[in-house]
Amino acid sequence: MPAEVAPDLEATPAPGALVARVVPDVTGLDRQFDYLVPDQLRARVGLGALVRVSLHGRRIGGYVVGLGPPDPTIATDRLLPILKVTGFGPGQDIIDLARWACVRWAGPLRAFLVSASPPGAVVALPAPAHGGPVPEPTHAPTRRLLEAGGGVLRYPPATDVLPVVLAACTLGPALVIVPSVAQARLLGSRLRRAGRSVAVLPNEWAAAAGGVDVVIGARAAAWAPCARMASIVVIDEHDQGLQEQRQPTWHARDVAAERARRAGVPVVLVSPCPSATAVASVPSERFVRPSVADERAGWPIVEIVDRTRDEPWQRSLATSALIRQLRDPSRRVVCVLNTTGRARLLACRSCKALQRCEVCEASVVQRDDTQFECARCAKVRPAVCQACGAGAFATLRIGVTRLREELEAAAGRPVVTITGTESDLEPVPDAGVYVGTEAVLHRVRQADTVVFVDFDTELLAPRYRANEEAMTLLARAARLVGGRADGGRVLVQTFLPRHEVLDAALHADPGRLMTKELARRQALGFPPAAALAVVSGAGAGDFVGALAASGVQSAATTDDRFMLRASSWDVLGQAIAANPRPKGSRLRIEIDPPRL
DNA sequence: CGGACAAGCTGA
DNA sequence: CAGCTTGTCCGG
Repeated sequence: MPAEVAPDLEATPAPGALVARVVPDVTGLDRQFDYLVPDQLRARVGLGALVRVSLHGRRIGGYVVGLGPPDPTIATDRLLPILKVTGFGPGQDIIDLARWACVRWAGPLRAFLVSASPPGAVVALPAPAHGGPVPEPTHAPTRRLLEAGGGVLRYPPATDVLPVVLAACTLGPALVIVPSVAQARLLGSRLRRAGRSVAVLPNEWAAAAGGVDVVIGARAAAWAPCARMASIVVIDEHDQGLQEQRQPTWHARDVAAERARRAGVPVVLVSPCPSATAVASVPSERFVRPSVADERAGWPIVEIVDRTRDEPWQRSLATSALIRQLRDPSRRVVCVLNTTGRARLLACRSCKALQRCEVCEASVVQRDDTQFECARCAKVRPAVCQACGAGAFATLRIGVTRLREELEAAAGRPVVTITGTESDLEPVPDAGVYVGTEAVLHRVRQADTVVFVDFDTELLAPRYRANEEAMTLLARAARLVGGRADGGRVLVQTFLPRHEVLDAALHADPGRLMTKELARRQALGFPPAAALAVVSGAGAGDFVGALAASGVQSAATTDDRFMLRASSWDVLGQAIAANPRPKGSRLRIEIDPPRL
């Protein structure tokens, strides 16, 4: 090319050219690429802008995570221009938080940026909108925690959390995280009625970035913009809905805590039964619990049905205590039967094929995670769909169906089945008695009695968090039936009547469980006393072997999975991030997997 | 991820 | 050797 030819402005950057580092919005491509910022787009390409670029010949979306002069190691004539600015995206603070989360949960940056982005293009931010001053007096325990720099607030299940959020509002804009979008909408509209300006995530991302009194949403709200954020409140901190179940398995509580620390604002974790993680994260003076009287009033009466002695016919799930509740027509009764672990009838999640025995065609029973067993002829086969080869199955609740018939006969009134298979949007039919899996506790709004038909599947679940999760179920039931003043009653049928979870619920004091639980976690090396991860997939063995040098213990489990244990999440995350992945490996790394 | 391209297999 | 599958590499 003759030197006299005028350089192509896009291909040969002038001195002072601006280059954007872009994370492509493409799954499975955990890399960043540099692009030229054309002069006419300079004003609109800020950190966090969502842009369109050309990569490998195709037009893709991307996140601007860095801006600066050209990188001298990359030939400038290779740089392509940013093609278009789509709109606003996560700001500098959130990008930095996402970089931290990449190490903490061993995930690609893109996964976190997606959670932090608006659902549609945001081309302009609205002006800040604020309500009038918060009327005093506000919730004293919350104020005390906020002034102490944040902490854990134990709050009885049948108690309204609105005063907690309003108290946080007195400091300035509050970011509020709840376990579900439905709860966010509900609490959001109540806050509006209380005179606060509110942005409910994910839809009102732009308003949140513009500035409101309260930004509220489900777990992804941990990544939401919140202009001039003055505090973070996590409601029902114990709820499993706050952890992402796909990888990376980040937890909104932990993201919120780190975000608050970086922003220098207090975070308040609110729960009727705070998790071991929450309790261990604060010194005792920043753990606030209600008075014994208030806490007792906020829990319903818990009645233990001791199946080892109360019934001569111990096999039946319909105990006389349960039948008494069913036969009282003034009471709305919700019966919970969790069949997790031993499903009676299974269908493939991908192709919906019912899983049958290859020999006699009877339905198969799930024996464990890897094997099916024929209910008729006991023939065993791997837990793989015989129609399409997939390995994930939906449990069709024949157990619940049969229980429904049994209870209906005993109750003398209609009994409605609720399981997790229906859509959440479908209205729940009005009935006096419901029976279902755990989903019934989420779908029925109010009840007089909740019966855990067989609570031992929860108490004996082979997961290190089983106790915590069992307590969570009791708290949810308590919310359904209200406090003891409202006549709320929770019936628990069990062969373990002295179990410490039941003891804590009986005394309306979750602390009785947590003291023992923390000691046990310490002794056994489970979180929060240690950090755990599970690594699987091709190359997992090689990868795990190289980690031993950086203070991470590993142990092979069944199949090709490995369990990692380190002294802290930091040590674990740093070691995984620093350890090169064997080439050709397809690792699946789950940090503190929800079901371990 | 998804396309480009190379190496490997098959059939006439 | 065309036509197809399978695997590996790479993107600014």
